Amino acid sequence: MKTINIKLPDSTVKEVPYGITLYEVAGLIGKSLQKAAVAAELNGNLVDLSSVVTEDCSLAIITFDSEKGKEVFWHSASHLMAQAVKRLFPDAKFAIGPAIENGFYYDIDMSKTLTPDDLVAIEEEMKKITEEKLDIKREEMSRGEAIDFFSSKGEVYKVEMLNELVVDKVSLYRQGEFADLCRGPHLRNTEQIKSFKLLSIAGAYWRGDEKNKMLQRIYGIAFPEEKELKKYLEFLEEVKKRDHRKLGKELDLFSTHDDVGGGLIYWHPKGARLRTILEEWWRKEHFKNGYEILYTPHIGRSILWETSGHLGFYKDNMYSSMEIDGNDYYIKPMNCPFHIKIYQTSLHSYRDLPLRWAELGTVYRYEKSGVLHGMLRVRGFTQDDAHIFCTPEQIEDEIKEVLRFSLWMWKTLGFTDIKAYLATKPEKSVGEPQRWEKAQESLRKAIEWANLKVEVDEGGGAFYGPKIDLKIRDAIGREWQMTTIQFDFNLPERFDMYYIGEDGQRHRPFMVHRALLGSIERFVGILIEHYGGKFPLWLSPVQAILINVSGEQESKVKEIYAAMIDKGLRPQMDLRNESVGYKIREAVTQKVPYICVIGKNEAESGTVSVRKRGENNSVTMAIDEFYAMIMEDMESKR
RNA sequence: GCCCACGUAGCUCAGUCGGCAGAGCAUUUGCAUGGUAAGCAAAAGGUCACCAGUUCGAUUCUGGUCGUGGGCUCCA
Repeated sequence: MKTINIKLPDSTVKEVPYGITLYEVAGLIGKSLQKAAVAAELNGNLVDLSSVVTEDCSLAIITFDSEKGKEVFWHSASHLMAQAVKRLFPDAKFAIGPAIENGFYYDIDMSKTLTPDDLVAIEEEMKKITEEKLDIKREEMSRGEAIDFFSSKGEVYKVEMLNELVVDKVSLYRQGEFADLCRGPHLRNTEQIKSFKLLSIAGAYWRGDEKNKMLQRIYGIAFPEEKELKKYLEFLEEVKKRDHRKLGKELDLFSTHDDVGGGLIYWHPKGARLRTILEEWWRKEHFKNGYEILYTPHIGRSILWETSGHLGFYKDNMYSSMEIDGNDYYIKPMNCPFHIKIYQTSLHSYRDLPLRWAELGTVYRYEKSGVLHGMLRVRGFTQDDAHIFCTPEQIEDEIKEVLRFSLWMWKTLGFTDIKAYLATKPEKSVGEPQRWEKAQESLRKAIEWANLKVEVDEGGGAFYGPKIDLKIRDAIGREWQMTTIQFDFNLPERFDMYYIGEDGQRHRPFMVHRALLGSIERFVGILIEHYGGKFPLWLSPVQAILINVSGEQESKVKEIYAAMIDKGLRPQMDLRNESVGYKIREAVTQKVPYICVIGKNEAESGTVSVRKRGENNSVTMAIDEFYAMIMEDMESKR
């Protein structure tokens, strides 16, 4: 019998009979692997397990545990959902149904508008289909045949996609009575999808274009095992619990007032305290790291925005003008033109550079009402902006320095999992190619130097310059784009900026925009979710609540309070005529780091009974010992 | 802006298949002076988002407006 050799990922070679399926090969490697297999990578190509091997090859069995495995699994789950929808609503027409980062969706065009109850019915039908154990089979046909096939079924979206494909041959996957156009690969059988849940219904435009028809999108999630689904649903609960809008209200940090304008943040005393702590720290560190700090106006005349080009390419995001003495003024969507005006108040020598000018600049940008979201998506926000003006010789060090500063800042704030995204020159761009080259080189080198994980988006930069974005991962694994370091070849040209070089000639400076936290509003929103409202002591608006047991200790509590204020700490007293239990409970729900109870015993012995956040017991210690402990937490930024 | 859902006391939410509007917490007052997650009681608190329409009667049904939430697009 003819045999062939298969090379496995661990470099071992397996000899197998000619023409067996990859599913059978998986079985030869191990029974549990066979069971967990969702697809295979054959000579580097992702294929179905039903594929047969007819020549020597390298092979990796893909399971749900890998990114690729999840994609295949969720994609098959979306087909499963589509089949169930088609059974329940025969007039449903399908658009696209891909796997996404967390699960899958399918965009569907149908006469009935779906309700949450329908999702339950669809889930039940999906369950039935998995119990029917339908084989999922790949079929190939010519593009013309496929067009005829889907036309006959009234699948207009599939036909539209087929008409745009440039290939001759397409594949389609069939399970029972259902067939869908798909590149694949897919699971072998519907029974492999053991547990799933349909999560939400949303509107989505066909091809994401608001000129097109709005389709109904169903989002779902699926797993090979029930317990994984349970874990995921618990994760969603955790996300809900940490929602900064919910915590913002519970901890009395901020509010928004749609009656007087959505997307605008009102900082309550505790939120404002947190913001003040952050900003004071931010300023101190900027001075320490070679920056100067600027303040610039909130509005500027139209001529400024014409020169900067914002009235050309950014007008849609700017609010309409206001007339002052017959001139049009615009509220600023960015700080950069103002910083440039300051640059131009004097002639700069190469000896003056680099200039690092930072500003906590509040800007206003128009955002469509539907996208506003708590503090994360607003219409008025404060950028922790800075502009660096430097010579070509300096940019490499400058970029490294910005990156180092940023990474240090994230670490201090409690974020350590960081990834870089480099976006390079797009086809349409301004600025000389050599300058782009030099800028991109400096960005690449800085990333390499910082030893960061990086993803490169070739051609993904803005027309005016390349950039690095940093994405940070929060405590529950979500990624947020925060720091951005962006070159600008446009504004120095438009404003005709220059410095005098060593040669006595005029030279164009390099200009870099950078925001480390992004915006204060958005960052605080993320900080709330990252810590779930349990801020480390140095950021906590209230660090300790002082509780008296009875009226007799009132003066003692006031004395401790005054001493802590004097040390620059942030205590709060609770002298209300309530039970100790009651006051403790409230302090716990407020997530205050330390709860101090002062009763008769403590008052007499000069101690406090300290209960640390997250602990159910309390420790009695000398007052000075407590001060020392809290000062140390403050110092070490824990 | 568009699709779907939602909008009831300061907060969290019941409820009314069309007939005087409900709870818990918070607030105020009284009693209780209390030792580590809610002491007892009373009072007060609402044009049921807004504007029309249908109806003897609308918080409830219909239409519209505004807002919120989940998405689509864009981004800090």
